[in-house]
Amino acid sequence: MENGDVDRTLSLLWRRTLGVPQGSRGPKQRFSVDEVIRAGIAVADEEGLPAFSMRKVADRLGLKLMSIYTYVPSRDELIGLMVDEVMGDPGLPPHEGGWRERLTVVARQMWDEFHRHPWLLQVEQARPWIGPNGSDRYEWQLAAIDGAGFTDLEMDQVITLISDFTAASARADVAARRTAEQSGISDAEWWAVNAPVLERLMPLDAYPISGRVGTVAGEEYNAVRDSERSFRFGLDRIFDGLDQLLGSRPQPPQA
Amino acid sequence: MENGDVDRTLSLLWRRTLGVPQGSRGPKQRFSVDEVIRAGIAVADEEGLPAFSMRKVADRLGLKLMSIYTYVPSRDELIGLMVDEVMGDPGLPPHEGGWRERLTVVARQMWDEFHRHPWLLQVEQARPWIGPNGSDRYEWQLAAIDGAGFTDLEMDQVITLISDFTAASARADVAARRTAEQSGISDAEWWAVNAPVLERLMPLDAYPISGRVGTVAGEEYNAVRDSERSFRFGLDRIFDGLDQLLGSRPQPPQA
DNA sequence: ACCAAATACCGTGAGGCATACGGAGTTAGG
DNA sequence: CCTAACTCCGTATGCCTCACGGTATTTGGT
Repeated sequence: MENGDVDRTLSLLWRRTLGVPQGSRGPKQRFSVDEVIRAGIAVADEEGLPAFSMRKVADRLGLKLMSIYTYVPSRDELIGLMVDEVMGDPGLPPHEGGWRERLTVVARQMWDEFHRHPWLLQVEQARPWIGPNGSDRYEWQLAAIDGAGFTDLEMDQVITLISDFTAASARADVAARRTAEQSGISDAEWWAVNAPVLERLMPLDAYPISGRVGTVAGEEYNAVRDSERSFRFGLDRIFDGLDQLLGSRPQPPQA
Repeated sequence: MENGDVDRTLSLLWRRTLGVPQGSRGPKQRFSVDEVIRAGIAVADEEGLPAFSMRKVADRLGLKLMSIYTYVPSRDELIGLMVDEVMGDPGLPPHEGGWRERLTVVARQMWDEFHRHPWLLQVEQARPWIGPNGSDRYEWQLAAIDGAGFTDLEMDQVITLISDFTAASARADVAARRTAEQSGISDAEWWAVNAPVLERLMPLDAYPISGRVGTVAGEEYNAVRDSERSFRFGLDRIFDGLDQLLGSRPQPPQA
């Protein structure tokens, strides 16, 4: 990663505050970087990241493959730009209520976003690019718990905790949905095919607890797993834990 | 996914209890499925999942590309087999102490495993294959909190919570390490290159909290982020939350 | 008014990937 | 001892990213 590359990428990310550095000579570009990014998002939304290709982005715009590279230096950069772009979509509503309510909003925003753009979960960021929308959001997330009584260090850790857990839950949920949809096989049908084979394979007495828990969970969920419910369960536990942490120290002036 | 495929894959996963169904005619295979799986794990350990290819597995064994397909039906199946294989490595030590200690061991085992085999985090399971080692581990994980006072439903949710959070934390940590190593650029150097550009781009007063928190975190961590520490912080909060849940109900006979 | 520099767009090709298919050689059951 | 069944592999198809160089277009400078 060269210094110039850093400049190039950051310039693209912050293009709105920086302006697009159009040279004046030569033909104008038929599209804008934003249109390329939006086309990329559309492709990724529809087909997922593994099937996301530069050719499809080009096709969608009516360009030929290699022209995309005049807008964006590489596939990875384009994906980085797409990530920051979608982070700007939902807006950052003003915080209301106590930190518990606020953190719920923070988590729910991420959860929804992962469901709107499941490919976000498949992005492997080499080094996280610091873009305007990501920065704004981080500031907004921190603001949700500012003054609640956490130390500065803890504030970062709390946001990390919520983000990490939400991402992992969403990952499980999205994976389950995608599989059900694209394979055309529901959980129930999948079990119908697998269960008899597994019953033959798995020594019955080797899994007493899994058997008990799995049966109860299956009946309760009407599915192998209810990710939404697990998400809420986890979030509630985490909030209780944070409560405990705050309760163990002198209260801040105003909650 | 046809019925026969299910059989084929499950047969491979449970090959130890089932025996490898060798037809008797024709030349014997030069290797075993296990050797292919181990070769695959070696490749993935060294190069990561994106660079993992059937050709490299073949090369490592001294076979030609297409011969691999006589052992294993496809790349995805091979990866599934690799996943269950590594889950058998660390063994399942007998549980000791209270549920807090036990869950710490459960989480730590996963954390370590994700660091030993970072490609586990990149695996996109379509439908999770139920293999022997995965099943054993799930049973062992449930056993860690059996009798602690959780309902059966909660037991599943607790293990999901710990697993999800651990995976997400490990993902962040592994990503940070990988980037630092393979780009040859340390966090400090990365900041040295990016900071001046960002200072020019980011309106200073737009990020008051991020600025304050980021500075404190940076000094405390000696890095942009200390994933290990965030992991422990999150785990402690989660345990406190679970404690709260258990405290709010009649105690079980024996803790 | 005209030329040359700068730029967008695109054709081609190199090198990578998974995997379908069919052929050649090998082994053992009948 | 023949032939079915099996392993191994060469080849081909159809994807992918991206480097490179060619051509057409636009405009600043003269």
